Amino acid sequence: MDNHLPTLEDVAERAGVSTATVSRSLNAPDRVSAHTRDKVMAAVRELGYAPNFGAQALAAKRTNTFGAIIPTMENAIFARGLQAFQEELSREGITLLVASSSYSPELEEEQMRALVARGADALLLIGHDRTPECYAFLEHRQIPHVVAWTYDKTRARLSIGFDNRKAMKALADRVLDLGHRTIAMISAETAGNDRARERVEGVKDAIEASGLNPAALRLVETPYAIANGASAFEALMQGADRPTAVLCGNDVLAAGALSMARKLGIDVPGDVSITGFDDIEIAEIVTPPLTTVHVPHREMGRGAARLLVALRNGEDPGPSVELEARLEWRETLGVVCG
Amino acid sequence: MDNHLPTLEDVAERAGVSTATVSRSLNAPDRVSAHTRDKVMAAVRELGYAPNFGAQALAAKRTNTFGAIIPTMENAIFARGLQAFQEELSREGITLLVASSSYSPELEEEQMRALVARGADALLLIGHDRTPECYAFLEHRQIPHVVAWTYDKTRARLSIGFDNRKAMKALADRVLDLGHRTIAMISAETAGNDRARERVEGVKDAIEASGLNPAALRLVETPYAIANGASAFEALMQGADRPTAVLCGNDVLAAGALSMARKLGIDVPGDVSITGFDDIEIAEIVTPPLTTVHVPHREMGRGAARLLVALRNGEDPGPSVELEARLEWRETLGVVCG
DNA sequence: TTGTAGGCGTTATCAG
DNA sequence: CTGATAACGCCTACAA
Repeated sequence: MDNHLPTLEDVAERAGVSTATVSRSLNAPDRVSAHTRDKVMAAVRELGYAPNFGAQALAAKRTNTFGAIIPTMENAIFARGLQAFQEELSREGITLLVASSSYSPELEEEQMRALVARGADALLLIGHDRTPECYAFLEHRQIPHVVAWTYDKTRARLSIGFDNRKAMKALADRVLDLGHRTIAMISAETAGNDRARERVEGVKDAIEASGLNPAALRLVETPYAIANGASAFEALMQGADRPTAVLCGNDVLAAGALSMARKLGIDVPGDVSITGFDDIEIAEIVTPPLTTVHVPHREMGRGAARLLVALRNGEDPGPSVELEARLEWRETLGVVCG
Repeated sequence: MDNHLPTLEDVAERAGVSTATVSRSLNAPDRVSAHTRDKVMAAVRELGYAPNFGAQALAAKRTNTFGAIIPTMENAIFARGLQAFQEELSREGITLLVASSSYSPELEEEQMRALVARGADALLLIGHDRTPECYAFLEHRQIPHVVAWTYDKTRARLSIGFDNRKAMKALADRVLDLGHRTIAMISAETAGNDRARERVEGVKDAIEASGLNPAALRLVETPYAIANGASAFEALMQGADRPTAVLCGNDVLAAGALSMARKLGIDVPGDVSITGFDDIEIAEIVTPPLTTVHVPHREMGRGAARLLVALRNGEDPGPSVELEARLEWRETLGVVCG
């Protein structure tokens, strides 16, 4: 059996009109008389017609597909924001393609090319750090794009997010207020990750503002994983001069630290305070619930979608938008012990 | 500036050959002389040429793109499997498009159409339950597809996964062995979700096998979310005849139950045992660590990719494959109290 | 081994 | 409001 899928022409023939009219009925219904439109739609339904994407893309030079490149799909940091992004896009009839760069700059470029080759009209990017090649590619192909998960007024590129440094400083201020003086930080790797870097700077800002020496901050960098948070915490607790507070660059590392504390019989926040960042789901269900920085995931996703749609449509998206991240006070942060 | 992207023709001109030769150099290098190929490749590089996806798809009737429709991106159940799926595909030069149906049958059909319209050559589907329209569409368009996350020998459709019912029965057997007699279950909604349903049946199987009445199982169904697991657990603990064991259909619900137990001052597993299913990351970091069923996520993803590639290539993928899910013994399951 | 030319299914321009 | 018709960029017989 010759499985010939119905084409525009088949529909046109069946409806007794031209292919142009069918196309218009589908894409610009108001430019066609109601009567004709009904005839066409009926034919479409009877034939089970669906447009051929390749042909459509070829002719229209537009795919109605956006791409997003996120550092990882393996945990939930980007999930909620992405969900909101996608919901907003689907409202516009746009399909979302997602690719993961696994926190690798080289891979990011590759994924970028893949998405664009697949016809992505616009891209959602996470953070400002990426290779010059990536930016050159975006420039060269004139790909509309927006940077999310960070807001940095010093950068010209269109972005939507929050000020990671400021948010982390606010948290650290609070920690210092509580009397903590020996502070450690477990951060995601800062190379190629401006968000992680900004958070570290935020902690240093707070330390400095309180009159202490920021160089005294004990900092350990480790890749993004629960197990790594655990071993980093263990290492930190090894030394003689134990910190009374361990600030983590994100909730995943904090969850690892917390589980290690439990394993070591260290009471949180009795013996040591632990904080996270992001406020993803695990922050709530961990024991005790994690004090962290709440990030406006959904708002960010939705806003990014709107900016990108405007860009793609050649409209003025307006300036970058700064969202607020706020302290989510739960139970792992307490006054300094002893 | 007229941003004209280089086309095959531009490359051909530059290399001093025909477009056909350029195309061949790219897609079938061995059908071209080494000398010519080098010339062409040089031109490709100099011009920064990249094929136009739409045109390619239109002409070749193949996109080298597979699609996956998962019920949700909001939590990690499918993340690990999908990651493995995608890694295997990229080894074959295939790009993965992911769409989420939000556990809605209607949306699934829509996403299916979108992915196929976008040129997906083949689809990864989760579970057997879906509307007749979905299956009709797959049949009609002859879309290669494979069902994952479940194995059911009674179904003809190609699938890869584990026997949800058997796995859950094994867990429940263990619970009964431990002396539990008043058992409750918190399940994801079973309508349109064969995996959830099978898990419930598995528990009933075990109860029946132990000589008790499966109708006595106290069952509460609720959508997939931590908060729902918590409130379901609270409701269950309300009544007079408290269960001594609460089996949850997945780790997310179990995590919710666990956190509620803590809030209510109910000791786990001292007062009541709680179990999960899936063995996602949170199962390990929750307090106490969750006894659950370990699912072979990566193996499933990789296997699904291989089946699908074979199908798409017109090769014989062989029969459906059954993987093993095994009990992951941790701390939330104990002998019956009192 | 290489080139020629027709066709893939839509959109968009321009008359009517 | 509708209908021809020319792109769109690439692939692939078929011929040379």
